[in-house]
Amino acid sequence: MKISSQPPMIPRKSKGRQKIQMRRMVKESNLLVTFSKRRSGLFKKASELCILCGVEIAVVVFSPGKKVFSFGHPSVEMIVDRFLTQNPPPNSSTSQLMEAHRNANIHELNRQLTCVISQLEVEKSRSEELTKIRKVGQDNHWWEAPVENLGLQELEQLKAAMELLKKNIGEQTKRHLAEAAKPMPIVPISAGSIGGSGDSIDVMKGSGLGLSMTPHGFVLGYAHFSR
Amino acid sequence: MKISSQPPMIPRKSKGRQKIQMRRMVKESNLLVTFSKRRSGLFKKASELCILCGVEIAVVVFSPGKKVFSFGHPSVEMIVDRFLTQNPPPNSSTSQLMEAHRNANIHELNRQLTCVISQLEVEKSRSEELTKIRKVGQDNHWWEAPVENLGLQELEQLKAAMELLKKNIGEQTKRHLAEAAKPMPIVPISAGSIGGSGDSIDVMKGSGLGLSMTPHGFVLGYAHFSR
DNA sequence: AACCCTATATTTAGTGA
DNA sequence: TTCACTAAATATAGGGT
Repeated sequence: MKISSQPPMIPRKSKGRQKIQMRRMVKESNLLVTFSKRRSGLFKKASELCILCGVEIAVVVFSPGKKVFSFGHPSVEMIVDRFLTQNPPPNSSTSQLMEAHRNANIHELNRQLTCVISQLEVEKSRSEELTKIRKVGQDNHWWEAPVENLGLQELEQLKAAMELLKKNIGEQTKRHLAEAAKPMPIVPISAGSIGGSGDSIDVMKGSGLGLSMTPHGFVLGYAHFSR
Repeated sequence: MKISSQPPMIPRKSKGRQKIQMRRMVKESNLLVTFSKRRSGLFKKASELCILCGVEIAVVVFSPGKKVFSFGHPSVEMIVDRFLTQNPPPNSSTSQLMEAHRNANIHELNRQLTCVISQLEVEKSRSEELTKIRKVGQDNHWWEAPVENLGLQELEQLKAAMELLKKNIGEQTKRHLAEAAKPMPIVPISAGSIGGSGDSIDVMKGSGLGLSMTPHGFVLGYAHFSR
């Protein structure tokens, strides 16, 4: 009867939820599992927001395997249609050139912002390491991290720079307004309204709110999927 | 981490988070606040899913006030395009627009994405360059030059975003001042959406991935993925 | 992959400023 | 409408099945 040296087979409970770095997961197997779990969680959150606040939401996710998963109330198509209607889809025979130009600008802006955020993201990583070493704060926001590392003086400088930039942009804006006053045709595209699509599956949840899921056999029950 | 030097004798007791029925909230004030919080939470979850699993996601939400809020990586339009493409296109007029839109944009977006990814790589391997970004007052500003190329709408959005950032930095500065005498300056602040007249910009907190704004759905995706 | 389990990590309802 | 705080409610990482 050995009772002493054998670790009881059950005392080793799980370590519970572990904190993870906010970067792309390395282990593919973990990634897949996490994707599944979090996708479910995301959809659940979306549906709760729908129900609690009576608003309309669409979520579209492409899995690592390139499959689409979507959630939409009343339907993804409907939300998307409305979204596109409100944001003039950049296509019109009349304003194609203008739109192209605008697109280029948008992309340029997007590129810049993305660039900056990437930089800040890196900053955050570095900050995290320092932070870890010094056993201080956690829970930084991307822009907060670097700011935390700035000295007071630098902060003042940055702030001043921001004001200058703001002013510059304000002037630019006026200039653009002046130009726009000229023959700049902004053509709002009105997309024909799409009726509901016929191939979504409607799942009724307790409250009677219809949650429609897209093809591919994914069904949202309040937290349950089946294929 | 607590920084306030509040005397420990405050009897304040919050009942903490209460369980709520999963049905439309009755009190309009609560509903609004909950909508804000949960929308942020939803976007954050979406961005985390993006980062952790390197997948593409689009979320579109219509607020109780019918305003649109969106999150997308690489962009809502892109995801939506793809979604509509591989799903039974319900309406031809819309899909025509979509296709034209796609053709016009994919190339650009692709270029943008590639650019962003390579820049990210550069940033990663040359973190010392980040120092330059900090010393805003010294070098040329990355933003000044390209501002000339921005369109009106983009300028206004950028301006709004900058103002928000400026405000946040201003607060940080104040806090630094206030905390100057204290040992630990970790202050979790959050960027909220500036609502009010017409526009709202929502800088995601936490993971720092998505930038989403209304009403024209300008979306900033984060470029960190490989497959 | 989908569940079960457990111990944590996060989120958020309610409240007051 | 935003901000901070607290405590309870949830979501989930990691490990099994």
